[in-house]
Amino acid sequence: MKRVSLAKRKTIYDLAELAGTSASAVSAVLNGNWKKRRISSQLAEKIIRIADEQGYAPNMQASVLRRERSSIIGMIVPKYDNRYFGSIVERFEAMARERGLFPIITCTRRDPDLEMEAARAMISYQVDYVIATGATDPDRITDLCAAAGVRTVNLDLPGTHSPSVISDNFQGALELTRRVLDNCEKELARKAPLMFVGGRGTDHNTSERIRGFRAAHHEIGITPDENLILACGYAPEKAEQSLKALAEGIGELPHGMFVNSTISLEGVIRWIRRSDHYGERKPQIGCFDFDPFVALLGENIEMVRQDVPKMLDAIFDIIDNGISDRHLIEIMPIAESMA
Amino acid sequence: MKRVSLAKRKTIYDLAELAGTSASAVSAVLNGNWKKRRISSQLAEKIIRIADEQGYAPNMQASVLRRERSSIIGMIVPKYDNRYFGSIVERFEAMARERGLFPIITCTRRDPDLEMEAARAMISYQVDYVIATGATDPDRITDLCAAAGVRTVNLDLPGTHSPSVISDNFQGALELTRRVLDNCEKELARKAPLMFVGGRGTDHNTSERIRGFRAAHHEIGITPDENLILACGYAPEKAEQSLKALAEGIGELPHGMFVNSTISLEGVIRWIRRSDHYGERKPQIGCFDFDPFVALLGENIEMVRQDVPKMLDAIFDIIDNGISDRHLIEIMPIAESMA
DNA sequence: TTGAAAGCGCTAACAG
DNA sequence: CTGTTAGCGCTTTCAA
Repeated sequence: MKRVSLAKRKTIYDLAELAGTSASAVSAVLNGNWKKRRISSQLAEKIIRIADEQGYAPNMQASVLRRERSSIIGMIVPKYDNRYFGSIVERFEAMARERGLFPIITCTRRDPDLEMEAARAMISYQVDYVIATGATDPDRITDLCAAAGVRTVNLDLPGTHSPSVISDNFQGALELTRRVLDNCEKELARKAPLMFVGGRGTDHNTSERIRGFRAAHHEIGITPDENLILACGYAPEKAEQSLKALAEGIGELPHGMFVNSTISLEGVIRWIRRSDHYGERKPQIGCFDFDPFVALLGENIEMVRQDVPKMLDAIFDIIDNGISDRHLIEIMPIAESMA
Repeated sequence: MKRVSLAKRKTIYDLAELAGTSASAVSAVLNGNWKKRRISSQLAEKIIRIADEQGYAPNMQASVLRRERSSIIGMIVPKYDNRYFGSIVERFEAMARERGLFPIITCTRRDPDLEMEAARAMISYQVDYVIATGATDPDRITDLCAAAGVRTVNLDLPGTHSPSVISDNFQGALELTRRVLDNCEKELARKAPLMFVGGRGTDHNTSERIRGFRAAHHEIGITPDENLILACGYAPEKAEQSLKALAEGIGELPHGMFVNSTISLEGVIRWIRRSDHYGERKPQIGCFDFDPFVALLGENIEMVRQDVPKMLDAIFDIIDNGISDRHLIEIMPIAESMA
């Protein structure tokens, strides 16, 4: 059964026979290499017409097997559950296709083993490039790929063995913190330190954001309380639990907070609603990430939106130009306030 | 340069030489077919050890070229900008991998031409199956794939030329509408009809939901106003504009509404906030879709969450069992209220 | 201007 | 138990 339908698939030999020419001519025409081979435009047109009529689809496996480069490009991404990674993937796909590259994307759910396995699978499919997005261990991926002659670029989280494009986490956090401190000061009529919630203290982005968070406090001559820096992971539940535990421990929480992602913010808002810790007087919040519904929440929330288009421009700049210096490009995120 | 690194890539012939055996033995061992060939476990272990040492990665393009089936499975998806499609993709990937299938996903942004092109590309990569998710014209995709001997299944939006798995839109909308009507009646102390916002009147899902919407009204002996059914597309701006235009046209809007997706809801909420049409007395809303931030919005919102796990179970049931009846499976979505 | 032919890395039938 | 061999469909010299 299945054999029959597959057996029908036309090859360039079938087309050659129908056109009364050779497979190599068909190949050249269908790849647009026919000026180099100086095939008559008559023959070219005929071949194209026949390919069309026959519903011919090239066999990319055969093509890739024979070729030097596959024109397949892989991307590893941690999650599809937020706007940030969603827009990265969507734009990546479009930009890859614009360049005649075939994108292959794998979601690894922040699991280091899955990341490695995904990279291995991509190598087996002969990808020319791997973009490791938000990878927990980018250098291991780079090394694995390098051993197979596959280049890599890191996105969102930096590595040291290949070029990286990330947000300017320090500067972004600095400015976001300034805005929230400012909002707090206006509301309370005095300077007051904020708390920090969410992210992994071990990852580059979180530690840079904490650095920016501290710097903004120092600028106005106050020092954030180190016990109020809760790098408790990204999951909403973690943020919720941490806040609960902290509130039980120290009583009253600061009136403003820096939240490290929309994912963590989910837990934060839930806790605020459930605990009623703040009563009517909602806290001032700054969120290092953007979501359109957050903008409608009705809390006092400042956001920064990571500049995905610029980041991907930088990624493809590296790819298009074959750059492999292990440098770090930092892209400034964009300020967003509630409407 | 690049040539050098690629030239290094080990093949089964290299491994065979190192192991003092033949390529076919290596192939059999590495594919786990070595019981059928009754290769000594000694040789097998040796081959595996050497493959490991050499960092061998199989060339899937060569393998697929030779094989009958590719074990590659394609999915076409409209957008990555909401939780629903995000979770579909994430789960699809995981389930495909569980089965030893390699998933290839393409985002076509609700563009029919892109959908066809994506299907063509997938055929060229020899996919065994295509899942067309939320496709604007599923049957065209099915026909194109069928001509190449590729099976298809439709997800989220149904087609007539291949099996389809979708939400039970009628029943889901019926129950959602009942809940909102009920909330309205409690608040207003009288029965009052709702309005309907968002979606494409031409697509199956929207028209089924409208049918459910009407049925729920009829149950309690009232008739919804046909002018208040705004199937204005999915984009937030469309919803916002439609509401604005309608409010300008007829003055006061109904106190309750059925919103066809979180994407449309974004525009609805924005309009409610900006126009202040409802003042302090927020309208009762029902949203046919789920987003965790919506659950925190502080409006009176009922939601239904489409049952992605069940839908994908049904999809893989069809695939695993090679079913090709053109039937329609409808999965009941799950009720969600604000916390 | 065109065609013949070799071979990419792998699988599977067949022959030991 | 194991090796030899013939392709899968395509690209790319090379020769005409």
